[in-house]
Amino acid sequence: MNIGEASRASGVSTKMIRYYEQIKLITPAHRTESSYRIYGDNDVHTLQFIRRARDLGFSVEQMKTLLALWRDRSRASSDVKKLALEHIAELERKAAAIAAMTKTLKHLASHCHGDERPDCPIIEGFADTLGDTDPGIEAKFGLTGVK
Amino acid sequence: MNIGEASRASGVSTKMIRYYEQIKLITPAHRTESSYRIYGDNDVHTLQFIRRARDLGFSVEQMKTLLALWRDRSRASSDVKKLALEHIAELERKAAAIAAMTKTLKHLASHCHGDERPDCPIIEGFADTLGDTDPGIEAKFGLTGVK
DNA sequence: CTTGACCTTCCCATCATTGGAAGCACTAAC
DNA sequence: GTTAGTGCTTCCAATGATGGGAAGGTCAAG
Repeated sequence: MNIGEASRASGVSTKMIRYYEQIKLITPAHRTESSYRIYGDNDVHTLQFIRRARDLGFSVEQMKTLLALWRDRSRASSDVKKLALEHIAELERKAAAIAAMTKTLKHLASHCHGDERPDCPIIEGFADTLGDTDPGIEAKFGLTGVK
Repeated sequence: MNIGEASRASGVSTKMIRYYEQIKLITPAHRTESSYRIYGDNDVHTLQFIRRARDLGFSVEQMKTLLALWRDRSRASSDVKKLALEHIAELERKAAAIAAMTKTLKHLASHCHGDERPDCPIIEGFADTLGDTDPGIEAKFGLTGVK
């Protein structure tokens, strides 16, 4: 199976498969004589594992750990659970940051007529002290962009 | 006021102030004879505006629009509200994606003993079909990393 | 033997932000 | 007046995960 087929089978783009190989998340694929990467069912299985972990928001670093735990048949389930719980906590932290932003914005928006008149509490809220020059939401949550 | 003071007064790092100038989010600061940037109260006010918008998760592009709207005294409040509501929708989309991840992970974690034994439903959930090879959470929500 | 789809590597862009290096400017103390 | 320390300048690079694209080699079908 070449990289395109492996991509389709796993749901990981060819770009990312090569990238994951480069950063050593996965072992270098075997090659044909003409340097084409070849993948077997095991490789696809690993890629699927990666895709699922990625879809759950794990970082590449975390995925490295997860893959190691996956392959280590003698690992303690508590090791995996610990990582998962930490990640859940991280996700909840982000959710709280987003909720705080949403709440503030909704509050501002609810006071805005939204008509042709120029006065707008939203933009005034940005311009005037909206909580003063305190650490700010992003500092409280360690987030700034929450992409 | 030099850039360091403006930074302290606004809560925007000096690095970012220079960056915002470079990408034309703000107008180039006046300079002293020795090329030091000088800022006045108006500039600090603008920087505070930027910081608040940023803390609410607006992108630089959106902030450009917001700043233009802020300065345009004849804008319609509906223009501002529209932008705010779009951003709220975006935030809620991200929140939903995070909630979906959290839910799945919590479900998996709840079935994991978390002891010294190796069997772990979490990692098995990653390895085995956890919803099959469908578009996946990130595709459903247009997210992959949700930083 | 050509065509088109695929593969290879390499470099660049994204977004917002931080870090650092090299060099110049200012301030305070001696 | 020199020196130490801090702060400013510009420039370049890295982050993390991903996509885009160019230039060139390979493969299968017609």
